[in-house]
Amino acid sequence: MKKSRNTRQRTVILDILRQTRSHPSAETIYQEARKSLPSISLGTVYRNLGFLREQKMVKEIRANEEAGSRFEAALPPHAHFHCGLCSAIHDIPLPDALYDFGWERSEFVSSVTDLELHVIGACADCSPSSTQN
Amino acid sequence: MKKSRNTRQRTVILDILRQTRSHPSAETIYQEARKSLPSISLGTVYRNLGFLREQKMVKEIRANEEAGSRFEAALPPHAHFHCGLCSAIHDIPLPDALYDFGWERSEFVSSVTDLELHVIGACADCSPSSTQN
DNA sequence: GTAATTGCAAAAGATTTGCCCCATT
DNA sequence: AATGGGGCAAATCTTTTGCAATTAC
Repeated sequence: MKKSRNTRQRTVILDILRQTRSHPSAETIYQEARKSLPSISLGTVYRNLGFLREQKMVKEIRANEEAGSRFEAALPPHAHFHCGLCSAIHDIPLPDALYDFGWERSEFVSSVTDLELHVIGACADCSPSSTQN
Repeated sequence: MKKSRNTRQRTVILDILRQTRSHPSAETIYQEARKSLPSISLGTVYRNLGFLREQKMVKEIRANEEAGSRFEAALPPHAHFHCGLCSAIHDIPLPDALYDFGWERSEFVSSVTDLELHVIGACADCSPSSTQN
């Protein structure tokens, strides 16, 4: 394992991700980090997100139809719900059955290491009809 | 519905996607298209991919850990298997159960329009062990 | 003829990288 | 003090866009 240092920048970035469920973009994390470290640079944010991703402490999410990536602190397996209207991403349960589905039955598949499920639709906030009036 | 013309460029691009299962990138489609239309430009490829995506004739796939998008001609619903070693993408079955899972039970989810499942792992070609020596 | 579409090149956006300085260990 | 990491800016990469010329209808 490679040596690493606990810099304030790295700590702040990881804390931001651990304290939110908003799946922020690198730019959003940067803006948030500037509140406590005004001189942090966007490059540092990217470098740390890359590092933390390698350490499996952070996950990168490539949202449907969106330009950049979004990030979240590592959590137990879950799926993502993407609202096509407001672009919000919410964590939702990942059906256990997907793990035992037997993907290896497909001729191309030798082994499976990860599953990513994106459910796209409209979120409650964007569909006011759900709760009457 | 908006007017559109059947240009040779558009036809060639759609044909390329319909004749392959390799989920090519825009750049790859461009290189392939140049074989029959040497003067086609990359911008035209992007513009047509965008148009065909709006018409739901083409789907854009944002692969895990990869820079750009990849594309495929519209087909019945299926999932994608991504080989983490060679970056190949293969079509695999999408469990029917995912449609009836009842996503709307999640408080954030109002309605669902699409599902995207990515299974990540090693493909048969990259794991020679499967078929001995 | 007319308007959609192309080719080209410039622009935009997101992410990465080189370099030199600074701070953690 | 050694060196991993930061800041800054330039570089890359992918995708988009403005515009004049072209072409499908």
